[in-house]
Amino acid sequence: MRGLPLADERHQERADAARNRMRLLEAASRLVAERGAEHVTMEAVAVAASVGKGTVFRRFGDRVGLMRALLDHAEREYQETFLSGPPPLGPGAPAVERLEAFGVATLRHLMKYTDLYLEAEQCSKRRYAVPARAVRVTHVAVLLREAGVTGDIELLAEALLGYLDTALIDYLRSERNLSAERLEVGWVEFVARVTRR
Amino acid sequence: MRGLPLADERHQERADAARNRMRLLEAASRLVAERGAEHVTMEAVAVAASVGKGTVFRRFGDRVGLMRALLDHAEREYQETFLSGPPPLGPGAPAVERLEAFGVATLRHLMKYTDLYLEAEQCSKRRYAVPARAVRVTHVAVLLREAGVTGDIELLAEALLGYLDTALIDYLRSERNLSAERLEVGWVEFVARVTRR
DNA sequence: CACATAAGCGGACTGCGGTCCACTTGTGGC
DNA sequence: GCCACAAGTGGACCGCAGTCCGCTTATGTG
Repeated sequence: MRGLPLADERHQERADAARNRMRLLEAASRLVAERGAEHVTMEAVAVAASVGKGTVFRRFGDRVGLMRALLDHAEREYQETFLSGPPPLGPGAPAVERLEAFGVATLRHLMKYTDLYLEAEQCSKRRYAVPARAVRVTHVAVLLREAGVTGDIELLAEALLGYLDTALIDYLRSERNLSAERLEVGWVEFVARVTRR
Repeated sequence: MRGLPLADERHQERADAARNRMRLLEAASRLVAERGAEHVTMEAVAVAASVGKGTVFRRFGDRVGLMRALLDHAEREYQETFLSGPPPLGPGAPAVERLEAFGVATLRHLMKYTDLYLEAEQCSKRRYAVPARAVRVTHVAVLLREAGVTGDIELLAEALLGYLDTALIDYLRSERNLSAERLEVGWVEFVARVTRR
């Protein structure tokens, strides 16, 4: 059980290691762009980056870790929009409006990176116990409280986030042919129902 | 793209095939009982049933199919309780009460077969496009309508079902240490909020 | 600059899910 | 009972995720 060397652990990472991380991320993102995330094998990434297969796993732990790393940048930007960006997404607007905007923004964000998210959420167990999700749950919980909602806020936040699941959204869109608009309106309605006092 | 020979397709299944299906299901359920679903390999099942590996796949399509087949009996019983069983779960009680009972029953059902469901829902894509889920969504939608809820019922039903996701429940219980009672109360509260007019 | 050593590397290897296909066998028609 | 043939079988085989471990190299210390 050794710690995975993460990019932001500042206690130094050897220069060659850092270089390989960059090469791998570049190679991976290129391959994902040209064949789609699900058709990219770990070995292909290794080869494209002129690096041994073991190195890929050493740097990113596993396939899911690599996909997450690819999403990292976009995820950060997205998080900033609702944590510290301008209203109505960021602080400043009334809680319910922020909640509405949050869902819509999340839907768009997920739809933009669907295949990467699907790959990054592969394994049932690890879909939930993940920082990105924790951030969203907390955010929703805070807004619910701010909106004066009473009861088991923590659980209610989890329930709301159920609507914003990548695989669900993808299924509703591609299997059931629901439009993005309908999903967005659905979220706003949903929030209205839940926050209604 | 050929049709998978399902147990209930009455247009005959050869005697030996039926026998092998039984042997496989027995072997699989024994192995799952003794080592847990996640430690059962397809090959082990084949060996335990004294059958070739190819036969396992021919009968059940893939690992997910086998797990679903194992769940089939329990799933049917569970479905019957809310489709045609006695109130408040079955028909006869007011819609909102049935909805509350449905969630509680579902939580208990999922908690009872957690590891099997986790295996059976492995792949993101196929978690949603599945008969069992469709039945639940429809049921919830019908009850919502009956309860006089207006708006995009279909979508609202999907949103409610997000709460009843095996992996979510498992995460909340084992990772966040929420008690079964709290989850059940949470459902009832959630339903109350959503159906409140 | 030389050295010690921890960090990194890479590719052979393992295990598993899933496919393939040449061979066997049950079945319904005669 | 026999025959034709669709249905079924099984195990060799494939591709990929992930591990292992002996070798290499960057680094900071004297």
